[in-house]
Amino acid sequence: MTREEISTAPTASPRTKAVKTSRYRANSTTTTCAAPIQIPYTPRDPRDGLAPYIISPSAHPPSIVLKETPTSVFIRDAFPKALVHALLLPRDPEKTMLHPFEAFKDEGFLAQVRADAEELKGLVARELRRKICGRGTVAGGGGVNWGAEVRVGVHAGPSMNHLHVHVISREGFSDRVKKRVHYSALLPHPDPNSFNTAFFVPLDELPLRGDDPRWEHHERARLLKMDYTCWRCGRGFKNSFVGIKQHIAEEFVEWKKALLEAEGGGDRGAASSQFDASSSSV
Amino acid sequence: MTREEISTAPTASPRTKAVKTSRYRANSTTTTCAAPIQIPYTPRDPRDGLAPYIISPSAHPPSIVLKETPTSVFIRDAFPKALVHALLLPRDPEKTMLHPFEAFKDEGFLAQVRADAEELKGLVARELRRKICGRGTVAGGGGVNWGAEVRVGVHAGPSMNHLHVHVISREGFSDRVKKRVHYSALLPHPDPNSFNTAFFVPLDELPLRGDDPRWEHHERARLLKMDYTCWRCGRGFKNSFVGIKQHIAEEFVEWKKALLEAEGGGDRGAASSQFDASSSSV
DNA sequence: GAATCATAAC
DNA sequence: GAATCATAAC
Repeated sequence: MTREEISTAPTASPRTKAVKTSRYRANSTTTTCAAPIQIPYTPRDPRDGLAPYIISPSAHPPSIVLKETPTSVFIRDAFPKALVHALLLPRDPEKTMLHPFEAFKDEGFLAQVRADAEELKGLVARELRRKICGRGTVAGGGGVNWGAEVRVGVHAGPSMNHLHVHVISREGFSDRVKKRVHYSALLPHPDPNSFNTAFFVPLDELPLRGDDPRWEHHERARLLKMDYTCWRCGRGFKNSFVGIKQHIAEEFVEWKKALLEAEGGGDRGAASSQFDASSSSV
Repeated sequence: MTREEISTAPTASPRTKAVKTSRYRANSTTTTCAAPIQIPYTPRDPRDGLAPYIISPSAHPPSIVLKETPTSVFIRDAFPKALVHALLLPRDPEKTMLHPFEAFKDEGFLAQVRADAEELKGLVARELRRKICGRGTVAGGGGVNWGAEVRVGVHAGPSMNHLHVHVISREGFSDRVKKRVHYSALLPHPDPNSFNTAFFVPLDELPLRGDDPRWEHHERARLLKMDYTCWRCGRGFKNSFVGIKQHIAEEFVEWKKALLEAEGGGDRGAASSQFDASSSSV
């Protein structure tokens, strides 16, 4: 959120752009040796925390790096903001330091990332199904389109320096959701007057139109401060973080239940928990 | 935690003490009419939030006020710091504004509160069993001493003005546990060198000896800043709130499982939740 | 970005 | 006491 405003002017060639952008920091340690991938990266800077996965995916355990493709690295988000939350990291060193709105002006690049994102979306959808229905084979199951429960997109104002695409289950239930921006950045803002006005920008809505207000820092800041609304029922919670958080927990239970029933299977009552029961006698 | 240090000097008679103590505030609205119970109470002061339950228990729904006895009111804690968390509010107007260490110098009063606390402990233990084992009758159940999972005591430095005793399940798992003092105030500090050095003081350890360091504000402040340790396994977490919080969540699962098994019954797999599964494939 | 700590205003 | 907001230091 503290990243500087990016220019909306047409960019120079990607290679020169990477060093001209405000996102290229003076103290970055661009290596000049023949390393496989050269990207700006300051090891101690937490905003550069995604770089190691791009530079050397194989240095990380498979529990974190889910897969490498020729063009992308798939990882788990270290602080998942939903039941399943993965990131797609494009490997292209010409793109990795660009703001997503800039990077995805390149329609060829966008098409490639979309293809990779489809693959990651499949993995995330499968994991989501497993978490909700359990590992067992579901006799007569398959009634749910699990991909429809997964959102794919970028933040209008990313806080991590390297280009990444979120692939995340849409319920937003996680104990890592601790403050306003965590909801604001991931949940859509139902707004009858303006369809696209959300901080989370689906990959399908890119490239962003030149006149989209989200090019402006001011509009992005505004989106992060809007009243909370529930992604599922649209109910509003004004400025109450505790209120929306409690409600999201309740919707989580209902959402799981509905999916489990719709799937037509499930094992061992995986989604039930007595702890969630609302009534009690003491 | 911001309450002033209380005097350790012998108190005057209880009736005069109530107005001499530093806890009696100048703007309190002690009623002078023939109201059933007269206690200092400023309606808008959040630290006086327990007073309404003492003054008029019947004005509150049974979901909040669990029971009245001639000497106490039992309520649910509005911000439970564990699976089950109730409060015992002594009704005696001569005691309600005293610090618990002062109030429980009176051994007759202490004996009465202990008797009431035993009753509330039974209710809490029953509710705990229900939450972990479910509502159904448990064939062959009864292997667990549920009362042993419930702690009864006071805070060395209460933040609410009216005398109250916590009756709380000991696992400390709740989404209302959000900061250091929430753990520090409720979890014991396993300390091989000093048995009683905890901010939570069991009713069984009262009256406090005159030389107990917890009479001093300095010692109470120290207890709230000690490193985190797990109530169940004793593992230490230094100053990491997130670390202890995550661990407590894991111990919660194990604790439930162990109790459910020990009870020798349980229904509908009440304590299981696929969401708690540790491994995953994406 | 996470996490600890401090601070109004209730 | 809860809750929102702001702020270092990583």
